[in-house]
Amino acid sequence: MNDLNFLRLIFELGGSFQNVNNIDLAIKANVSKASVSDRTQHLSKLGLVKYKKYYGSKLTKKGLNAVIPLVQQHRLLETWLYEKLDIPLSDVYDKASTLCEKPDLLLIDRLNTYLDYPQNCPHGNVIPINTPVPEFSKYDLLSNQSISTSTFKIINFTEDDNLFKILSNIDIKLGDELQILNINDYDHSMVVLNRRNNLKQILPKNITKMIRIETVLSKEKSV
Amino acid sequence: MNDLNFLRLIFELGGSFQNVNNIDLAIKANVSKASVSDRTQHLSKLGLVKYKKYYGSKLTKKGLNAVIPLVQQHRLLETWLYEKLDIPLSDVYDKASTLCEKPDLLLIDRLNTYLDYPQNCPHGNVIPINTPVPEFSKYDLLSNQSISTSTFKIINFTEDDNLFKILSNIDIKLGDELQILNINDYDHSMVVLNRRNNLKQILPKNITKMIRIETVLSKEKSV
DNA sequence: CATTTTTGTTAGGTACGGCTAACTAAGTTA
DNA sequence: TAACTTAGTTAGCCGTACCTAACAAAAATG
Repeated sequence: MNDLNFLRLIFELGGSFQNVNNIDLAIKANVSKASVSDRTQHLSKLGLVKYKKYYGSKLTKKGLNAVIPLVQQHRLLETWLYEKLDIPLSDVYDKASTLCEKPDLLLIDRLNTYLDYPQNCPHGNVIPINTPVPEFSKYDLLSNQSISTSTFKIINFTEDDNLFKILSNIDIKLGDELQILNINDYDHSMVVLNRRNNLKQILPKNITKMIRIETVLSKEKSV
Repeated sequence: MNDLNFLRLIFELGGSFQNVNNIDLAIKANVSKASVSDRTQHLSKLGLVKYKKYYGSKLTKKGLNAVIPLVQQHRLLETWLYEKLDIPLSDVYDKASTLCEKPDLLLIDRLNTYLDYPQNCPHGNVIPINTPVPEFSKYDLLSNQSISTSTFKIINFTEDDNLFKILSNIDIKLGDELQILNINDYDHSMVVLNRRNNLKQILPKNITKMIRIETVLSKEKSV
């Protein structure tokens, strides 16, 4: 994987506004933690990430400027694959990644014209330049919520085809509203009720960490 | 460049039916002749090309089977870039190449549906599987023709964006009919008359080698 | 047909992007 | 706070994909 695509992974883990740790990057890139350590130190020397040993990586202005067009192209390609070519949602991330070795400004421009300047990719993530990139706090993750009568609306997913394969099997979609019925102390898995189909599901922590939500106040409380 | 894409270059130089020499490959791949020599010997060990030292490379059955989907995907992407995204003809080869790291059968299938099973890419080359790949003899190249009153119709171009940039500047297109008025012994450049616009042009040998034609008998003779 | 030019090969080197194994720092918990 | 777990680093290694320079074979030419 080239440096720019590695920066894209950092971006996808929130590296534009927070430190990203090496283990998460290693999982995302599917390489060893040693490789990640080498890489982040290398990118730091190039001034593309701010990096302090043992404390993770965050994109610099320079790194962000370099990677934004690539993220944009990647998400436009996802939108194209999903909307025009009918590729299943669970496949679009990986396929867009192999198509996305480097950014091409003309291609980005024409994709935008063709797709009519979409604001979000099929996973719910914003397409940069078309839309400003929001800063999410870690409290927006489903994994950080607690039991309540409120519901949590799914506003996006971490870009990961594996996650999508699992979610499509258990019928959880972008926009669904979930209520947390129980949290298992032992492994932090959650029992959630999906308001759309009234199904109860157990979601392990590795899944809840990849779902970003916004709180919807319960009707009882808002009245 | 990965092995499969290197096989694609061999294919594009006619490697499915004739030996391809290392210098042509080196120019096409934009690497040194030493690298090409290493590569062809390596591909030979893998059984993907038939290769005899000093005599060039030809694809084996195995190599052909491996590369056909990649060629198909590449030419479908070219068609998409040209027809749907309005990317200039002179850019589609290189852009399709960077999008085409490896073949993806689902993507190929959906592109075919979307583009309605095109038979030719914008350069005039057939899209394999959609259409059988023809075997051209070297006599189909414009560079191998001689002065006559016959005209030669351009039926395809070697896949090369550089060629296309040059040809678009001098207004020579797929389907044009050329008559050879003169051939310069010294450098084998040709003076041709383009029947479509009645312009005379000098074409150097490196250009005439990249234009494949079919003979159109002159009207005088066919009467 | 001897010479020159073109084409191809070999040897040896570099940079990159990975790896494992051993070790160390930081964080967690009894 | 000592012990343990998790995360991160370092050292040293490997394969790939290139490179240049020197040499060798084949082809073209006077």
